[in-house]
Order: sequence, then structure tokens, then C-alpha cells
Amino acid sequence: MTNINDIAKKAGVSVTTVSRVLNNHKYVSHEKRMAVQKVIEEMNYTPNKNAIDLIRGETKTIGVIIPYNNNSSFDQILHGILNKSIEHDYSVIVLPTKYKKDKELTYFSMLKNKFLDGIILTSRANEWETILPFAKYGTIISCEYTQHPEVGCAYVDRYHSFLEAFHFLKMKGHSKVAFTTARGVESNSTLKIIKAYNEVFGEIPQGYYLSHCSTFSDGEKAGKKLLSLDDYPSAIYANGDEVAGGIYKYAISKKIEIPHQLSILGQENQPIGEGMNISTVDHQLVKVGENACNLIIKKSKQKLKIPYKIIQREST
Amino acid sequence: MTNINDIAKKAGVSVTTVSRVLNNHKYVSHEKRMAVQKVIEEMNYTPNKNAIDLIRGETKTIGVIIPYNNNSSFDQILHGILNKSIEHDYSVIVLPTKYKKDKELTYFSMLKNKFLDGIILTSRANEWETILPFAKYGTIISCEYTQHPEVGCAYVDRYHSFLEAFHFLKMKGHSKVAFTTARGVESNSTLKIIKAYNEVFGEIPQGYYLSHCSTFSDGEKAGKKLLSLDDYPSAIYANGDEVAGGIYKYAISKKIEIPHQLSILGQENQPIGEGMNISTVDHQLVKVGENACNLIIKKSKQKLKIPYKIIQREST
DNA sequence: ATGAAAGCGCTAACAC
DNA sequence: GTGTTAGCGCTTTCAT
Repeated sequence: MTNINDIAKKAGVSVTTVSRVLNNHKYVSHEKRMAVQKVIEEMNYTPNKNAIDLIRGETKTIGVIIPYNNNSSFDQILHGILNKSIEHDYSVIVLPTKYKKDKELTYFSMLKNKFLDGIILTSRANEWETILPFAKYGTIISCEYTQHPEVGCAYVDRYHSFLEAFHFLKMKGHSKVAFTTARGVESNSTLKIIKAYNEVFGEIPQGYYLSHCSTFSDGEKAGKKLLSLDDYPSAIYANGDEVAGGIYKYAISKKIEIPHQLSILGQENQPIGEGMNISTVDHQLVKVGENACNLIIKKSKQKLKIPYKIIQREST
Repeated sequence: MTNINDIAKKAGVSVTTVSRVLNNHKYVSHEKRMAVQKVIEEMNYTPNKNAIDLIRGETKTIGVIIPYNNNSSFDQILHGILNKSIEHDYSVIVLPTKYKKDKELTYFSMLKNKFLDGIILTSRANEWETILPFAKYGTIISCEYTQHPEVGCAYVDRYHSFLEAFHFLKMKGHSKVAFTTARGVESNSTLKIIKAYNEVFGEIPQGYYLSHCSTFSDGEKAGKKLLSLDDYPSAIYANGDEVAGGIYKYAISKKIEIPHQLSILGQENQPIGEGMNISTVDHQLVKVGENACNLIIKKSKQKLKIPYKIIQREST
């Protein structure tokens, strides 16, 4: 490994001068600069990033904490983050937790040990109380709203989004509405959708709420369960278009007509929804990611609300 | 920033002892070990990763070079990589190139400057000749086959896959077959599909080959172009189920019956294909990613061929 | 304009 | 078992 000393020696200058050339500092004579650059070229030299990061105490690297690495909502956020990170020469490192608290903490300690300048939290395993202390070591941006002043947010107003989705379904004449979620009541998001449901439709009828749905085949299973109910729902609000697609497929396999006998509303405006003509609530997760990344780069603690929109297609 | 010296001082031992405790070395008395751990706890100390990486010359971080950050084929490979990296405590950093040669070289120099232990190349902008010299600084694994002994591969045999797909269509009675690709002839993959086409169907009829298709809406546009041809194809092989989905949607909007009047074959077995019942060639990209990651971790230069399979659904 | 030298925080010979 | 010390490769005062 050729290093800055080798270059200095070969170019007949001090390491300081080499460092100056490397960092485009002023006060280096044209001749020496040329000489140094020539040697760098010849020896095919690249500065060691670890040494630079060590001394600077900064890495221009941001971590993205995600629950699972097979979730298309996360993909959308990541795409948004990459859109912006590349513009500003930041590196992005993907950190899957599987909702393991200790794993998540390991990642936060990368903030402390100076390996990461900032962390974007797309979903959270630990309590805020245990996360917040890390905010003093680097920027933390959450994709879920929190009032804690230590962390910035680029978030979707989930509660109002759920409320609006249910109102949308109600206005279409539905009173028997079921819904699915990715996680159970351990998730904030689940709590919010339940609250919104209660607000619009009151109590949740037995069997009208299914958790742990994420994929197309989860959707098929959910469709089967929901449509086997004696008093089955006239509308289903799915957490994602892939789940919605699975429900759709099961429904038509049972000759249930959509939207007449069953309305389906998805989320996140994914390609499958476009292909199958499923109405969807687009939370604009790519924008969430882009804004989260901007906040990280600006080291800002702002709270940015990202608007969502309902896209009406043929399934409602 | 509290460091190893602070800990040593406060615990009344040398830095070596602290380091030994940190790295679970033998030859530390129970008392000192306890004392050190207590101070570490008290001072909420975390070792600086940059310093460790610097001295070790290793980071346990692997880079994944991708062309675009909005491509679902890449998502699948990344998911595979993450599946394995998390098992072995490696970090994964995503490196989008937009097929810019200089950007890609910047990433390869991260191998040289010791920031990355290895790189997985999902798609390539530079010539192999310019990439190969970097192989001496770390492991390079390609998701496209190459005979160069310096780099390992976890690859799909694209040529045979294309050949088999076209034969599949031919056996179904099609002779007028069109196809789409993501890139033009600058891509190896495009060259291979053209060669396979020639092999099976001979010359490509005017307008039967469309490049630069990636998304659902690209598919819709492709469908429009292809089906507006005077002598339009009886089958289309799309590069991805999303593109296939777009073609499908356009076709049925024009009252073209599938598969009777038009057969559609997609790729990569994506959710939209499952939802829309589109037949597909599954290249098992998740497995490609998993194997690529394993090779990186083992610092292997093996050539691993990943099998593909054709999934027959209702669109062919 | 240039260089010597003091670190950044850590590991690992080597000595005891 | 434990500590001293010499680096890893770089940046940055502070002289000159």
C-alpha cells in the first residue's frame, strides 16, 4: 500500500505539501504541485479513506435503518434517499434490523463510533427514549412523526391518511370495511389505523382486521380469510398494492365482482396496482426518502410533512 | 469523544488491557476485566470504527454497484445480498452509477483506499480492462459472466435463457415474436438476446425490437408501438414483468385478447406478473445476490451459474 | 510557500 | 498477566 509518505519522498517534498495538493489548498508552487501530481499518477496512489475519516471525524456516509429487506415500501424510500445522496456525494449504507432491538442499537452506535454521519430511520424497533441519546453523535431523521426536538422528520401524516381513506370508502357507500396491516399493535402505524377506523366506522367487527400482511401471497390468504366470513366486507383497505393485488386475485377466482361486490383500496402506488387497476393511497415514499436525505445532509431537525394522495382507479 | 486512553486511565490499567477486554482476548485477570467493563459502561464508551478499520486494513463493508436506483431487478439482487450480509455482520453500501464510467471508477477506488473490502457489480459501465486492475485491492464479484480469472461471478446464463424463452414461444406456435430490452446494443445482455433471436427466428423484422424499456409505462408505450405495426407480433418477450404488465394493459385496452391474439412473456417473476397472470422467466435474482454475497465473504473467485426457470401462467 | 511534528483512536509486537 | 511503544495514513497547527 503506497501512502502519502512514499509520494512525498519520491516527489522530494514534505507530506504536508502532498496533503495540500490532495486537498486543493492554496500556497503550493506550481512546480511542486505538478511534481506531486506526476508522482501520484505514476504510483497510482489513492488516499486512505479510513485515515481521513479518522482524523476528520466525518465519513459522508449515512445509514438507512429498515425493518426487512424485502419490503417494497422500503425500496421506494431507499430510492428517494439514493436520488439525493448521489447528488451530494454521500454514501448510503443499508441496515436491516428485522425489528431486533439490539441490532438496531448496534446501528445507532455506528453514529457514536464515527462510522456514520447520520441515520435515517424508516421504522423503529426501540423506544424513542433509548434512541434519543444517540442524537448527540450525529443527525437522526425519522420517517415517522415524533415530537422529540432532537430528531428531524420527513413523514406522512398516517392518521389523517387513514382517516381520509376510510372516509373515501364510506362516501362510496361502504359500511362493512375490513383492513390489513404489516405489523400488530406493537406498531404505531397499526394503532393509528385502528383509531381512524374507530373514528369513521366505530368498533371493528370480528375478523375485519388482519395483521402481518406484506406480500402478494399474504394478500391471497387475507382475501380468503376475509371473504370466508359469514358477513363478509364490501370493501378492504390493504396496506400496499401487492397485498391488494393478492386480495383481488383471490376475489375474482371466487367470481366476486370488483368493485361491485367488493371494493379494494391499496397503498403506495406500486406497479402492480397500476397493472391491475387498483385504487391506491399514494404516500409518495420516494419523496419521503428524498426529503429525509436532504435533512440529513443539512443536519436539520425540521419536521417535514409529505402530502399523500388518493388515486382512484377501477377497484373502488 | 471519550477514547481508549480515557478508559485505561480511569480503570487504572494500560490501553492494551482495555483493547484486550474489547476484543475478548485471553490473559486478562478477572478483576481487571471487570474494572474495565465497568468504566466502559459508566462512560458509555464505543470504540472508533475508523481507527479500527485503519489499523486492520479491513472494513467488513461491501459495495454494490448498480446502474439505476429505481430498477426492480436490482432490488431483488440487493435483497439477496442483504440476506447474507446480515448473517455475517457485513455492511452493505449502495453505489448507483447511472452508467457513468467515472462514477463507477470512483467506486472502485474505494476498494483501493481501503473503505470497501469487496464490490459486487450488478451491471458494468467500464470495460473489464479498466476494472480488473482493482481486483488486487479487494474481491470483485460480477453478476454477469466473465472469463477473467481475477473476478468471481454469480451469474445467470443469459444467452441460454433467451434461447429457451424464444424456443418456448416458438413451440407455442409463434413465429412473429417481438422483444424489448432495457439498454441498447452497448449492453452485453442486448447483444445476447439479439443473437438468441437470430438463432431461433432469424432476422429481426422491422420494429420488432424496442430498447430502453424499464417501467410499467415504458411497457404501455412499447405495447402501443408494437401493436400499431401493420404486421404486428403474435408474441412479445418483455424484459421484466412490469414492462410486460404495461404491454398487457395496453393490449386489453385495445380489445386484443391474451393469449389468443397476443402472448406476453415477462421476466424476473415480480408481483405484478403474479397479479396479472403473466408468464415469466424467473432468473432468481435474489439467489444471484445471495451467492454473490457469499463469494465476497469467502473472497472466492468461483464462477457460480444460477439456474433460471420459466413459469407458465395465462399470458402465453 | 514549505516543512516538522503532534496528533486522530486504535492494535499488536515486544518486553517484563 | 500486564504495560510500553511503535505504528496505521492522514491533517493541521505552528514555525520559518
